[in-house]
Amino acid sequence: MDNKNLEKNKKSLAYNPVEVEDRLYNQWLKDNIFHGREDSEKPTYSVVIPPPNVTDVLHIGHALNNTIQDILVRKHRMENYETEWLPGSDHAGIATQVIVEKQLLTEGTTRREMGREKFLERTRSWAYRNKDIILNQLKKIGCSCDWERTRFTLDEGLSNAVAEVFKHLYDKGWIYRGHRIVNWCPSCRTSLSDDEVEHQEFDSSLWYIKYKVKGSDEYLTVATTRPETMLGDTALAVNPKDSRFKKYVGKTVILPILEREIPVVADSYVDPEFGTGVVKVTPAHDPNDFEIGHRHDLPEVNILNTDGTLNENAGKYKGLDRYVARKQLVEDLKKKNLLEKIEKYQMAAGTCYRCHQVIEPYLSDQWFVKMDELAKPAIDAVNTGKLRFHPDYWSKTYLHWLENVRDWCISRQLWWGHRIPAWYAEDGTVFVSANRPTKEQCPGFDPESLVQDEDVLDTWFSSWLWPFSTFGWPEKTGELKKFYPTRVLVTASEIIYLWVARMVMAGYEFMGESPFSDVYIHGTVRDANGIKMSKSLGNGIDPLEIIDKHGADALRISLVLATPDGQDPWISKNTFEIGRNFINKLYQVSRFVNMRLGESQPAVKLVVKDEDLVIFDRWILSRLERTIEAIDKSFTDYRLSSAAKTLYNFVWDDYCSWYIELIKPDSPDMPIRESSLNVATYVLYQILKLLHPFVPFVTEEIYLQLYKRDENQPGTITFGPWPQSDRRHIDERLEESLKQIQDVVTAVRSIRAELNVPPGKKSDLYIRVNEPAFATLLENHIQYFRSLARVENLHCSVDIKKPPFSASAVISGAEIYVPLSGLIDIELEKKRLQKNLDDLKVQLEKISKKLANPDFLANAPKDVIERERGKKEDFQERSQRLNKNLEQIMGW
RNA sequence: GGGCAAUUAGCUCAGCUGGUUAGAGCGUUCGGUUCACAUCCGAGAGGUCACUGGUUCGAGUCCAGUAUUGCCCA
Repeated sequence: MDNKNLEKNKKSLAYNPVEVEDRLYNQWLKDNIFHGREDSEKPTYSVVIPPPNVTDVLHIGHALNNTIQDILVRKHRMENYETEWLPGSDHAGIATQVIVEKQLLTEGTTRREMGREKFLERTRSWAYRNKDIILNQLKKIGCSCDWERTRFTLDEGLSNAVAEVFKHLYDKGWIYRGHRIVNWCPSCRTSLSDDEVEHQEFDSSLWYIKYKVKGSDEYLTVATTRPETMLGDTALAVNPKDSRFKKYVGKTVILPILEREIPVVADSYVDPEFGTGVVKVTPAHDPNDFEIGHRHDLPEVNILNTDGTLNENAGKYKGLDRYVARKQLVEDLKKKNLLEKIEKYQMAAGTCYRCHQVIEPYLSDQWFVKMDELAKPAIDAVNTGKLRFHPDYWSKTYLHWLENVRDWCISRQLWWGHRIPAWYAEDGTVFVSANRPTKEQCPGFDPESLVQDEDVLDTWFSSWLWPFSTFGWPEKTGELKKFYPTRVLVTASEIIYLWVARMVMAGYEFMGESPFSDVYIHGTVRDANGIKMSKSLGNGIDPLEIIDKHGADALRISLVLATPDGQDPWISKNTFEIGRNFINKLYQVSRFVNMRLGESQPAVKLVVKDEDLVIFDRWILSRLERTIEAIDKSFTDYRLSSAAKTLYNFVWDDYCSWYIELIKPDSPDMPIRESSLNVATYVLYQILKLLHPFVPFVTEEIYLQLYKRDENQPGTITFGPWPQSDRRHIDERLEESLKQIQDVVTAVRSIRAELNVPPGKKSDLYIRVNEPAFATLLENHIQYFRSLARVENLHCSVDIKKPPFSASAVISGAEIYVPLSGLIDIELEKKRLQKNLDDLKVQLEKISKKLANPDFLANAPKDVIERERGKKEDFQERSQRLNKNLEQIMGW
């Protein structure tokens, strides 16, 4: 960069969002414009936020998710809907408890030492301190949430809803207590639902262990991926059809090390192809073995403690961690010659979605929700089109899960959460009630003797009620009536099962209809190398840092522009320059319009008479209408990225690069004609409104600076009205005329640039046109595009001759000559023309071939054939002229 | 193993109902003190639309298969 640029940069006029954004957001809060009124007569548009965890800090994924919601919400607010965007957060049972327990560990204590009440108090104060942090961060990105209705999943009302739902489903027989194999996380020391388990591949081994057949010298060899579980074996099993092992069925084998006698059973579950064809059966530590155990009435031997160490059933391995025990056990087997071999093996194991430790199948008493009946209306909703996914293909994922849904384990061995509303009498009788049952509720028992279940409910058991519990259900409140069902749920694909599907089930069961009609699934943010951003990898980008640097508007529009519809965006720090540049561009053009406006009023309505409009005015209006239509369609299809791109191009190309340049007079001292100034300010106003949902701050700021000059204008752009497309302004022929002018300008610029004409030097322009009308068009408007093409004098007619030593270009319907005596570099011009000619020849060849095909002429629609013929003529004419120009040059 | 998606310029992506001279942004090359903007302006280079077949007068677009990548489920 040279000194001049440095100097200029210092006094840069660039838009500075930092000052603007906080000021405007505070004003919006002060004016309370985001509050949805339940007594409003206006139609409703409501959205509930996917509640972020109290353990979260704002990351780019939140920024994208909430930007999308804000865009939809703000757009509908401008369309005069009574808009409610309900914010809040979620208590995140496991995650929060893990964090607090870690803190306790560093303080040398544990939750059990502390006791339930004290632990909960501690966790509550930590969670409450944190829960507002992320919501405040959402304010930084401009979210127009109704903060008066902020909810937390552990709020009293939401907790009542949870208890009510539990009781309802229990009474219906859809919640039950079962002795089952569950996914156990030894690190979090709780059960997990199937959907909270992530499957991962590990390099592991397959251990071949020999079991001696009782009363013989024979051995049966078993291949296993988890040798330590043999301590809980209660049988071996073979496939009944497997002839190799028929004779062993019914015999007894000796369990190595523990020397326990266990039977050999036949079960068709066993795959003769896997391993040796003999499997060990550990009913307490494998879901399939559990089933086999039931079929053969086998005992269940639990060898694990809740923390993943081995218990007294493990004999001498008692107290060892499962992996330490594995190592020792394998050594012991080796010593006793009971280990046949070890093979390398790729093993898939479940891991905890919170702490990523390998989970253990574990036999315990848990609460479950029966899912099949709940799933039915949720399946129906999609099949009948009452619930739509965007993009639509996600409905397949949703349906596939629901159609194969399994019962949901909802109890968690945690303290932080909604305590299970179940009370046990000494004889095992269960009473379901939020509070200690009254005498009437437990006839024959002393209420004081009842003991409440120690466990809490899965966090999702409260969040699946979110769309209605937040509005006061089970009370029949006015807000519930006004704002349920919500319109759209915006989320990423990861929680379609965990959350979306379950919300739909709950919606139908408790409210009788789907909680939303549309589900908008957006991509998951990845880094510049396509890797998912995550805290543990450290490849994340802090949205607040981006906001500090470029502003929230830049963050928002960049994210939307970079997120392909339905795909994962790849984001790096420079991604945000796109938005920063765009917002600056918008700000600069507004500044220009503002300056040129002087003391006049900007137009908020189109008041100019049609006959006062020049061609460019009518052109930008036509382009505006097309833009509005395209954007409306994009919104209907939930294609926000497309909508943003349409606006980006309209503002930058049509409005700034062409329209504003075309209406600029020759000199800065001359005023812009009044009609154009009116159109320019009117179009800018429409631009601000169309852009407002995407970039609320800068649009509001420009609005206040420019349009609020009129005291009758509302104090904010927030309430629109949203621009309506008006087809009357669309004029195709006009757009074509403009295209011709643009072609001329571009061709002249191209000649000048490629032939190295000094930019400051103006030149004359000769144009030979095919149609006189084209000449008239150009002559009438030369004053507007003179400076764009650096034209001194224009000579234009059907019979212009090429001046000597001029460069030429051929466009549709015209031939352009720029006399350059003394300046022209013949070799360069030759090369240029030759390239143009070559390009054209390729096209001509393609189209000639097409038109020579009788099948094409016989089958293609008439208008297509006509169009192709026209093109061919054009190509032909242009290549002939290029040829002629080229020949001429050769003569120079 | 099953399902879902993707594959278009060096990179990230548009291209919707089959007929476009296949586009944009970034990057790159050349030029620029043009009265809003160097976070800018102008011009250029850059593509066998993953591959193989098929349907069709015509395929980046529709169908089938293959390969590669990603995600989800088991």
